[in-house]
Amino acid sequence: MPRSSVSELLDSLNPEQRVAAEHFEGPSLVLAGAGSGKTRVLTTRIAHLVQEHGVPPERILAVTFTNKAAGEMRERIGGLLGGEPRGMWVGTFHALGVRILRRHAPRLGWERTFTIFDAEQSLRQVKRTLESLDFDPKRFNPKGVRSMMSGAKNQLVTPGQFQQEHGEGFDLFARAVAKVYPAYQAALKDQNAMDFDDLLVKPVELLQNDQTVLGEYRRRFAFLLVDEYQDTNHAQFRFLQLLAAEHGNLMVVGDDDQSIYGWRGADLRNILDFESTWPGSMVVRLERNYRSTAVILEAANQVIAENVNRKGKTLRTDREGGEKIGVVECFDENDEARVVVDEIKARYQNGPALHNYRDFAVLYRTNAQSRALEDAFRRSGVPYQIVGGVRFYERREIQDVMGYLRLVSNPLDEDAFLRVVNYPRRGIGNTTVARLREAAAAEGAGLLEAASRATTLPNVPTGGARQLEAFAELVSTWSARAATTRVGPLLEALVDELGLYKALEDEGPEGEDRIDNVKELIAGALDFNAELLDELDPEEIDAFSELDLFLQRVALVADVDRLDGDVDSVTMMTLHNAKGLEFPVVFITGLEDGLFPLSRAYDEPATMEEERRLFYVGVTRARDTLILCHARQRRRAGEYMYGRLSPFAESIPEALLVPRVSPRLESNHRRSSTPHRSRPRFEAEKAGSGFVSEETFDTPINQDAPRYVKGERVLHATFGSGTVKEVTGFGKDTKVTVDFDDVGRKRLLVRYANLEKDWTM
DNA sequence: CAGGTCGGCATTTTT
DNA sequence: TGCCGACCTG
Repeated sequence: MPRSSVSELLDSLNPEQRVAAEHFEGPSLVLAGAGSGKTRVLTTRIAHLVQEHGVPPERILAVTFTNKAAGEMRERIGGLLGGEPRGMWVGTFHALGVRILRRHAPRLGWERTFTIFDAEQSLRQVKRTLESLDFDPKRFNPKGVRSMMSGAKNQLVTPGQFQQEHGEGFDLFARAVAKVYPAYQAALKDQNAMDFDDLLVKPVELLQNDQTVLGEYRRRFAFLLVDEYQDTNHAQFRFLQLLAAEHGNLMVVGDDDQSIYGWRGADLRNILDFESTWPGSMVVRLERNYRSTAVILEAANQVIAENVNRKGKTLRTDREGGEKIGVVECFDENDEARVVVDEIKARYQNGPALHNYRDFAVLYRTNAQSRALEDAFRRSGVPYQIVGGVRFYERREIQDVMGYLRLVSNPLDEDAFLRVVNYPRRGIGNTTVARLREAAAAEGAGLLEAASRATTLPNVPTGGARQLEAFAELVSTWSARAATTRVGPLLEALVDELGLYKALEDEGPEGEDRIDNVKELIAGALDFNAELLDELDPEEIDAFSELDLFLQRVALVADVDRLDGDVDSVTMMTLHNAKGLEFPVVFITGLEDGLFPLSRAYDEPATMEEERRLFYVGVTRARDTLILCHARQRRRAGEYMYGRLSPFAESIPEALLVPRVSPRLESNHRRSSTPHRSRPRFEAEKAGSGFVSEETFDTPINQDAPRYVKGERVLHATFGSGTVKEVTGFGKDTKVTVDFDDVGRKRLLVRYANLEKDWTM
């Protein structure tokens, strides 16, 4: 029976898909356009390898972009084969990295139970390291330091190499990072911790330096498959190269037009150069789209055709025609939100046979845009879920509870120690902690260990010292319990003993929500079933406490992983999070020049192309209906921004569009076209030109207003003509650096400078 | 030591 | 606008 389902599936594939799915040995590149059925190809190929070629599942390694995708792939293959593909490794690069490291960490100098620092924890570590090296965090922005280190890691640049390259250079910031990077790594190691980047870098280091381990994995994984290959970075490239070098059985699936993670180190060259890296590659192009209407596809093709740096392909579909793409001009972000909600309500009422709420997605460029939308949805009663934004696991109360779990699991985790040592309040203040840190540092001891004998340490205040010892005692008691207790009950009892609910209650009204969140976390822990971690081999599970496994799982879940497809609700998320998903009806909001594309993208053609790919990803999420919204004014960071329609929308042929204005603007329009009756003054000012029409669609609000982008020519009343060199700040604090032709470089506050666009060249 | 207030600053996107 | 960190006060 399963056998026939694989061959049935093969029969249902189109010729190109079939070639890819039946591919056996050797490197292959599948260029899979949006909606071209690449997941089917991947799962079918794996099932085919197992069934037709007798490849044991444990000889296969498949890499997906999200945990959710990994789970789905596992399930689908299981369905095809009529049973769990036992022993097959499927997961994200990060999850696979952890899995390797959990076995071999000691070879790199870590313990197997190492802690994973998330972005925030690693940022705090950067701050502590900056502090310990006496760097001024104002001059050396911790986030900047962190991102430069991260960039280096993605390129597999070690602290030593970085130091060599930048330690004496002219770039003072890089010089600082050259000092911080090694110290940061040392601090992580002292705490038996790794950050996200280490989960990619360390496995590569291991494979590169340890021939035995390398040989073991090379023998084990005879077939490698990688999804979303366009978003891999250099470290990931190297990881694959190491594993596949001997047999070359590497199939990568991707779409250069959907590469949207350049800022995270993703290197488009990985996919563009695949054929030269792996000579003799088989290349298959999947250009038939099974998702969208011809209207949507035509729009998508036109949009992406403006990019230069691409392999080039054109999607085709059998679905002719289709609903035209709506372009709705709105007054502001609240008006936009209302338009979206009303549109969904109206379409839902034509259903539910036609539409469920889960058929709708609302996409945006930045998380901040979800606020106005969320307000409107909440008021309207239309069910929704938001992916991303303030992440569940990043909430303060969750971090606090997790801090305890992390410390209980790994007594060396200083970040966790510092977080919870005085939470809930137990009279251990800043001075006490500072003294403890000094004493511990002097002896090279860990904080928790030092705390356990705090009364014997010099300079630690007596009262605080006693509290510290009690705290250390508490943690060690729970560590002992963790070895034998399941996470759920453990966490429940811990929260109870700490009296956290009481502490949260005392915080006032917000405490209620926080209590609910903690309860949700506990529910998740009670639900957590280590046996269900089908990706783990049984012996691996035995080596760790359930708490360890729980923490690992939590560290690696993405926001999309939490997306609940069973609930009938509208989904809101950033365009980045929408990758790989599809919906019958898609709204893309905030389509204003400066917001999408972000104004900074104008500085770099490559960035602008990535921004355009992001729009392309958004457009191709839609099956039947696509609606684009833009607002004349929008509050951003407390300031009003005015934007004209995004050039991205303008690159869609007009024949495919239906321009509309929101009901609110519509009524203004009617009023303002009545003679002798002017519109309210504030609106005339804010809208700039005071010009309203159905055709505002391709008319900028004010053509004379300069756009502050690098290279723009501007005119100043006294300084004359000049060229914009740099733009900093935003809103009313926007500053520009202008090289004036006659008087040289000036830094001006846009608010006062009264610059005009210089039309003369 | 804890809690409050004030000023400065930042919003791109995430495993 | 909203968060974080520095500083001040009880």
